[in-house]
Order: sequence, then C-alpha cells, then structure tokens
Amino acid sequence: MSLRPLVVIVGPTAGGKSALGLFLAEKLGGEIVVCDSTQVYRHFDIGTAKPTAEERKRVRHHLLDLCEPTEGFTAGDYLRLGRQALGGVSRRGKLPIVTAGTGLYLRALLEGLSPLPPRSPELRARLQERADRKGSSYLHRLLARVDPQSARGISPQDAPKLIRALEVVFVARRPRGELFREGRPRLEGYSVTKLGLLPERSALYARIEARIEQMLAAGWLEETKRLHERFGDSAKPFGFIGYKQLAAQLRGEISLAEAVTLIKQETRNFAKRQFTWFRKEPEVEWLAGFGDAATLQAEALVRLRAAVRGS
RNA sequence: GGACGGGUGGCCGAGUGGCUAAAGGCAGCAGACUGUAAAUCUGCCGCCCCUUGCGGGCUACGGAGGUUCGAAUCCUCCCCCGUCCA
Repeated sequence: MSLRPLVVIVGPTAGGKSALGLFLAEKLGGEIVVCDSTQVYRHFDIGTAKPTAEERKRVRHHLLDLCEPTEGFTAGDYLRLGRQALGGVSRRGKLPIVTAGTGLYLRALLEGLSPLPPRSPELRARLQERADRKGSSYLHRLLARVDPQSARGISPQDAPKLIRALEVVFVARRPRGELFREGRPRLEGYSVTKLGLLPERSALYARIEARIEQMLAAGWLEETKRLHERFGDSAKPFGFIGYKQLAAQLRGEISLAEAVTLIKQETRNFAKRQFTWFRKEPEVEWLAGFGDAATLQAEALVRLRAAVRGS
C-alpha cells in the first residue's frame, strides 16, 4: 500500500513557520493545515498572527476560524477536524503541510488521544468551585483517593490538570492510566516528514519583540478594543498572551507600556516552552535558523524532495 | 555649603549583630504536560571542588579602615544617588 506524503513544520512563535509553509506549498503543490490553538478563533486576527488574506489567496489554508470566541475548542476537536482536513488535501492530490505551534494539538493529530471522556462542564464547575473554596490541594487529596497513580504525577498546585484527572475518573468510572493503556488512534496512511525550525535563541527573542511592535502598528489595540466590547471579557481568547494584557489595559489596570512589556516577556517564555515541547518530538529534522531565510528554505526543499520521492 | 533619606546577588526588593549565600518577586535556564495548552505546573538559579552530602572551600551586601568571639547589620572617613534648606 502506498503512503501519502505529509509534511509537518514545528517551531517557536515568530520562528517563520508560516513563511516556510507558504514557500514549500508553492514549490511542491501543497496546502497548509494550521495547527495553532489560537488561530481557530474567528475575529482574533492580528494578535494570533493569522495568515493574511493575500497569503490565503496564494495557498489554501485549513483549520483557521473554526469557532466563535465565546465557544470552546479542544484538542479533541482539533484531532477530528485536523484529520478530515488532511484527508481532503490528499484527496485533491495536494501535499498537506502542517504548520504547528501548538504541541498538544500536533500530538493529538499525529498520535491521537486515548478514549477519555470529553469535558463535562457541570462536573468541572463543581470541582473548580471546591478548588476556589478549599484550595487545589483539596483536589489533590481527592484524586489521591480515587486515582492514586494519577495523583502522583500531578502537582497539588496544578488545578487544571487535577480537575481533568478527576473529571476522567468520575465520568469514566475508571482511572486515567487504565484508559491510557487502551492506546491512542495514531494517524495512519501517511508518510510523515517533520522539519523543525531552530533559530538562535536571542535572535528569536529580538524578532518576537519586533513582531509585537508590528502587530501594534497594524492596529492590534483597536482590534482588541472592538472585540472586547463585542464579546466581553470572558471570551476565551482574552486569556491568550497579548489579548490578555491589552484587555487589562482597556480595563485601566495597567498602562499600554506595561502591557507591551508583559506581552514581550510572556511571548518569550512561551517560545521557550515550545522549544521544550518540540525538542522531544520524535524524528524531527532540525534546521538552524528562521523559516523565511532563503538558505533554510532551500535546505528544507532538498530534504523534502528526497523524502517525498522516497515514499 | 547644610539637613535628612538611600546605595543588597542580572534587575526590583526584604533584611538592623550570630539561626544569612542572604526572604520574596522578575528575568534567565532546565523540565512536565492525552480534551481550556499562547493554558497550567515543577526544579535550578554567586563561584569552585568532591567520596553528590542536611559535604568542603572561596567570594559577596558602594569603598577603605575599625569595634566584636562573630557585621549586610555598630563606629570613622571617603565616593555616589534622591529630596529638602541655603
């Protein structure tokens, strides 16, 4: 049986994934499948660095603007829609190119998710309420009783993970570990080539700051203001880096200068976490530099031609 | 010129004689993370050594001296910074 080729580009924010993706898509007849947990939200365009209309005209993009800011979106949703998108691209005879900034979503797409129960809003609300009242260590003690193995692996301070673990045990009536052992539905039928962007750390940090300035110059604050009035503070994307600080500025809690400083700092921290995640991603061919550099693009093309021909 | 206030590890900042390599925060680094993941959490964080241990040595709280068994903490002089009075 023949495997369909699939290209994945991983790398930190502002590392040039989109630029490399566009380049490769145009050279190889590809379409881009975005793997980014923030770009699935409609209307939040500038601060999530969504591909522009012009770029989308050049190359077809998938998995952007999938839901309203007031709705929820999860790794499970991404898994299903992502695989559909991949299938569609391949069926059209095009090369799917996944540009991935969100490690969890990429793992869900490639490795699948074990058959854990989906979110249960009522149960979560109850658990959250208890955490607020008694502290997250209360949840940890609770988890230690119903699923000691999971409790050992989660910090008593980590309320979100404790809540998810408890949710799983209470809904499935089985501990997580048992469900994990049932395996996860990996993506089948593709020959995957993974390219990783590895720009020099301080150069990346400088570029992050420059990009944030560009976003502001492009009207990011105005966009935030408009969306804040329209969707309210509780919309999910106001929890994302950038929109969070700009919203705080709109509420008068911090100055614009403070917001910008914070955005730059937190984006650097985020980029570092992405490095940590992708570093252990298996079988990545790492390329030193930024994705918009001509030499790196040429190198990527060479490697892909070899890989795509080989499949 | 005078009067106060202040100079602490990359930054902010606590500490007024021993329990202090010095709280806490930030930055930085390393890591975890199977359904909110641009989220959430963990560890390290003066230097050197080793038998890697609640181990040893060195350096450190503007500078130089001094008091003391012992000083970031007290005294003297000096150098900077801030505010106020001339």
